[in-house]
Amino acid sequence: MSLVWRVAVPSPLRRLFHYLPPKQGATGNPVGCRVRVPFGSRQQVGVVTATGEHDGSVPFDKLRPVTELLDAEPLIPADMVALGRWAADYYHHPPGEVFEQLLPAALRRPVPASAGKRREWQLSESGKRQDPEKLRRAPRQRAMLTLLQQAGAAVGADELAVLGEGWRDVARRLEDKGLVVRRERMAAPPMSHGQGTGVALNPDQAAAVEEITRDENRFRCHLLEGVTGSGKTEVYLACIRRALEHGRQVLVLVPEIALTPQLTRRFREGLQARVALYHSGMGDGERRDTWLLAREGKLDVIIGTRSAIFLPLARPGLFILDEEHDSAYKQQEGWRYSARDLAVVRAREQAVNVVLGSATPSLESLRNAESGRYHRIRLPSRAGAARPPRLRLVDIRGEHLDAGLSGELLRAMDRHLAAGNQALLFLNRRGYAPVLVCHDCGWHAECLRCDARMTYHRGRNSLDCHHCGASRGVPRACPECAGGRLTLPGQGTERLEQALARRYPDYGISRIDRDTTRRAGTLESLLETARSGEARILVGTQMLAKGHDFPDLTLVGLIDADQGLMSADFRGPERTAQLITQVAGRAGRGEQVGEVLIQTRNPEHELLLHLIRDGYAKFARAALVEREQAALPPYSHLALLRAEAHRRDAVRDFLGEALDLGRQYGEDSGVGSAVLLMGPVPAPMERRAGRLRWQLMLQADARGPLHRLLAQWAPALETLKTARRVRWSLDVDPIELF
DNA sequence: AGCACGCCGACT
DNA sequence: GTCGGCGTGCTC
Repeated sequence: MSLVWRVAVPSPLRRLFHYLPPKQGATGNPVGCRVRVPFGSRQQVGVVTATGEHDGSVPFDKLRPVTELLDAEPLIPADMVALGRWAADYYHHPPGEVFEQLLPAALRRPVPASAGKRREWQLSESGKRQDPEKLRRAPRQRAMLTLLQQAGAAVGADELAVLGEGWRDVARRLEDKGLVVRRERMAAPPMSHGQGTGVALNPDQAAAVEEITRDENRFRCHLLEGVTGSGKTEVYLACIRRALEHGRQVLVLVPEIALTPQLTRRFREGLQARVALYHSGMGDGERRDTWLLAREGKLDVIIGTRSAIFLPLARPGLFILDEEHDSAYKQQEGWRYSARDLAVVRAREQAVNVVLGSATPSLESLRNAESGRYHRIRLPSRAGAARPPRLRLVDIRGEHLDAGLSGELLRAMDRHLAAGNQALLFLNRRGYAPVLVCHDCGWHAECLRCDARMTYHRGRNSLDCHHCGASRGVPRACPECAGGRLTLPGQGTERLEQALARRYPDYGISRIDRDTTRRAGTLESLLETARSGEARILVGTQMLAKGHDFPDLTLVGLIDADQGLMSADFRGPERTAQLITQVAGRAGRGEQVGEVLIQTRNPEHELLLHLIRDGYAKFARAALVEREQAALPPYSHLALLRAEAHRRDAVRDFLGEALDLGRQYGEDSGVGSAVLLMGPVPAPMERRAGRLRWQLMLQADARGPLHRLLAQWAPALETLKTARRVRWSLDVDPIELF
């Protein structure tokens, strides 16, 4: 009877590896500890997930002893080990890779788990008095100064990282000017500040808080459905304060930290607690320290992105997921987990409440609310005096457009701008024009490595592929027919901005998209120009759709609603409805009623009519009926096997064998008819970055048969020879069909 | 994924 | 005669 440790070793293999305890004998329970183990010809750092008797599943003489126990105490607490094991099982993903994700990168190496020294930055006396407008020529320095003045205390690298790459250089400039001083502290909880009490809640908000906090020691999932401006954040804050009063920690997940600087600020200002951030823009050291502090219970509130769902908590009390419908919660490479689904599983495991908040909940969550699995809470009206915006379709069929702008939209802009308000124009396509076309022969500029057209960018004067990042110069003449008449039909935000600048030379314009915000911290400063009223016209992509408040914004124009109406993906309508509703929600936050104009060539389109007449909730109900009739999620369950390679036959050979295997397992286990295998088919864009991508879809009415099949199938795929010639991955509950 | 082992072409 | 190409097998 020999004791073995079952270790998750980083490798693409879907199994645990068994080791004998280390020679120097270990005392205590090693589960959750990191170990150094021999793995083939090298040493790897793994995590002990269980201990047990040697069960003969591997011959005894193959077992080797653990080289070194790296942690005297379990680094990953038992509840998180349980979550990791569950997740590896559910996603049919290699446990070694899953447990790697449970650790911050700095602790994946054989180093002691201890925190380092941290730098922080604060204003000097002159910095506190400095008017940020003095730095208007240096927008990044101005943004940092503004951030520090609003923080009113020393700020760590985790928060300054929000300003984007290169923020350290900006800090150095401010130090040189004597406005900022840098100092060092031992990694310790950040200072508490802010007010512990919030504003008075309206009855809906108060009822929501009451519901959510009624039973603090029991798992319940609350779907908080609140229209834009209904005051979800106040509800979050009130619930967090309750949890803090009971000495509990709160984890808040947001889709993207950089897009929600306002939310972070409101949490800081509204709580008397040790608040920290956790996101991918932070350095490895910061992440490690925050991870360790959360684990030791030395932080009270952590606001983080997707990966923050893996933060261990000493005394978990509440999980909050803002904008739960956002696809950023789904990891789109490697281990394709859903942070939202894991949050719910984790909350159940740890017997705490979880709140999923959104103005436009996902159909999955709405279905769970209807079936009673989730508890639905509505905030039906906007807080304070604000009233919902008026939505209207603008039929642009046969109309002459100036850079995509209809006469009606332009007249509305004139009106709103003359009244001293702001206008937002939404176009989900960056660049100047989406394609370069030869007027004579019809040739168009295509990416050499993708099945896609290249976008013309005027600022860079280049043709760029938005799928692989390739960039090249603009030809003088058509490469096909040598004709010189190359045209640029269609519009992107760059052209839209240019057209608006011509028409409205006296108003400031801010364009907000990935191109204008690529350079560090410019999002913050661009948003600042919008909030301060310096910019009266805002142009942008979906970056503008997320939770930013502009009090003087009364007009929203959607330049091309048709873009979203023709998607191959069954989730297309849902995503479009969410996007339109979110963008529309930007209009009319203060006393003023907002106006939303939606340009379309399909004014009879059912989705649009639904949204205009009845709003998102009714749209969602109708969409659920359609999903049920078509047996699509959430009324069925999907898994996707993706494969890509440079050679098409490699991909098809692999997926062909995979299909045979899948059929065989389906029949063997008697679930053949319960799980439908479809494909292989090429991805909607077959070639991307020089790789050919195909997929095989699995659909089942119930999770049970699907997962039984996957449990046999996934390990078998690993052993296929054809698998070596492709890159493949399994996506359980896919949301993007490539 | 790495890494080692193994069997066939162009080099000192 | 060897260095090295990547096919194949293995990792407790």
